[in-house]
Amino acid sequence: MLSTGLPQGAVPKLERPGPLRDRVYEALLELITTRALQPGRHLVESELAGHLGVSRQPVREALQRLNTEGWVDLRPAQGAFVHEPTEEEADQLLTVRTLLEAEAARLAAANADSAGIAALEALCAEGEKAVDADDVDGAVAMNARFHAKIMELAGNAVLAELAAQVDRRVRWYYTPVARRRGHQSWIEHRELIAAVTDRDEQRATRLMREHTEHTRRSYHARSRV
Amino acid sequence: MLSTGLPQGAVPKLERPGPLRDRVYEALLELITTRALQPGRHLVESELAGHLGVSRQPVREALQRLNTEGWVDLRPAQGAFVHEPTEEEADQLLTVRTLLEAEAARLAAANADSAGIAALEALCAEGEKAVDADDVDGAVAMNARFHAKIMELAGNAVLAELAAQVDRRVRWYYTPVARRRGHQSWIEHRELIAAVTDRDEQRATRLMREHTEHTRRSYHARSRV
DNA sequence: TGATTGTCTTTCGTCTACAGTCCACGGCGC
DNA sequence: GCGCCGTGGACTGTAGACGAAAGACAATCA
Repeated sequence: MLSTGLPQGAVPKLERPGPLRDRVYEALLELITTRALQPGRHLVESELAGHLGVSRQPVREALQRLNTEGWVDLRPAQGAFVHEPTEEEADQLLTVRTLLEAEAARLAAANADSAGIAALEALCAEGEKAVDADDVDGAVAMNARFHAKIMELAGNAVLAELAAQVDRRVRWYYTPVARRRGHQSWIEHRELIAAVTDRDEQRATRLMREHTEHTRRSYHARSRV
Repeated sequence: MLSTGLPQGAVPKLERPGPLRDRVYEALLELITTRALQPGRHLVESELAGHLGVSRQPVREALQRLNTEGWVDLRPAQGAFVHEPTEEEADQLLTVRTLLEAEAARLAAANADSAGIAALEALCAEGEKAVDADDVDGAVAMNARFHAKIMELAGNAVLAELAAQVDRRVRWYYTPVARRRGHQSWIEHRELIAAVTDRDEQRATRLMREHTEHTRRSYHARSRV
């Protein structure tokens, strides 16, 4: 038997770095979302390739994916430019985000089981703890995980994928403005959990819609300095 | 002078076909949506390249774009396979489609001007004419243009882009089943136009939701043979 | 006879090279 | 001084080539 001669649990599994293009994609997305690459900047393939230690080809493929997802604009025969967000576009993204999140809340209310609800409450508790500790980064992270969990409970993969993309871009647009709604946001999360527990689809939809609209208003209030 | 040696009117060279990858993308998408390439089929890069008369590179880029949009599955170190739709996924797509279309109807009701409404009525008239003439292809085309016009009147580019992708895939999933709801569909369109004219957002939302739900049911009824 | 292993083919992933295109800069004429 | 044209450089678009991983098949050994 083979298993006798092998250390059973500790097979290190041969970490495969995966396709280069994916790593380049994530690296570039990280650079864009962190504003290391500013909007409007010209991205030169050979430059990025040299900087990342790879050839131009994976860089090209990553850029094209970023293009289809709206992170960069690919002007023909000229190259890639980091997308420049406009007020109008940001507003449209927020509209769509509200829509998708509200539907997710409705589906979550329809489908969630007790385990899922328990998970939501656990995330909520952690989020409140982070807020109490003035851990802004932690609170933001828990907020994202909370919404992701709602999405997961909704059980609609298509919806989840669209929402993930929209969410990421919304966050990018509004990261320059500091955001911390603190306690109020988590109070609304608690109310949402209650609605989900009661399987009240309409109330869950309404609460999530109001919740994201609150966030939208607070974003707008801060972005118009 | 150079011009004397040239055939004066026949300089065909001005038409720029645009990047090759885009043409390959559209060609492949056409082949997939028309079922010339069946779901599950293994797409070999060099084969496609040879068939289309280009190099592998544009084919690769087109395949990756098709991958991010959900038309093909790209298995690492193995290649591209035409995505195989499942019942569950189709249902999720229909849910999202209903959501996006209903929101578009709401926004159209809020924003549409008289010119837009006139355009809708014109499209509706043409659609009814096609139905009366038993022109199924024409009716389907007019239906698509009607919904696209609603989307345009909504004035939300982000929403429109998402809806376009979802719509295309929904149509792909359900093209094997013959679809013709005929007159009833256009009656509902008329009702929707009335709601938009009255600027009644709630009624427009409800009508569009019911409309796409009807379509969904008729799809389901036919697909479960 | 069955499983295992070695090899072999196919295909992808990546790199390098070349041609085409666009932009900027400088010279020239007006 | 101002505008237009030609030229140079830089970058992208495309093609072709090489190395590597995965699957298939046959030969070998228990």
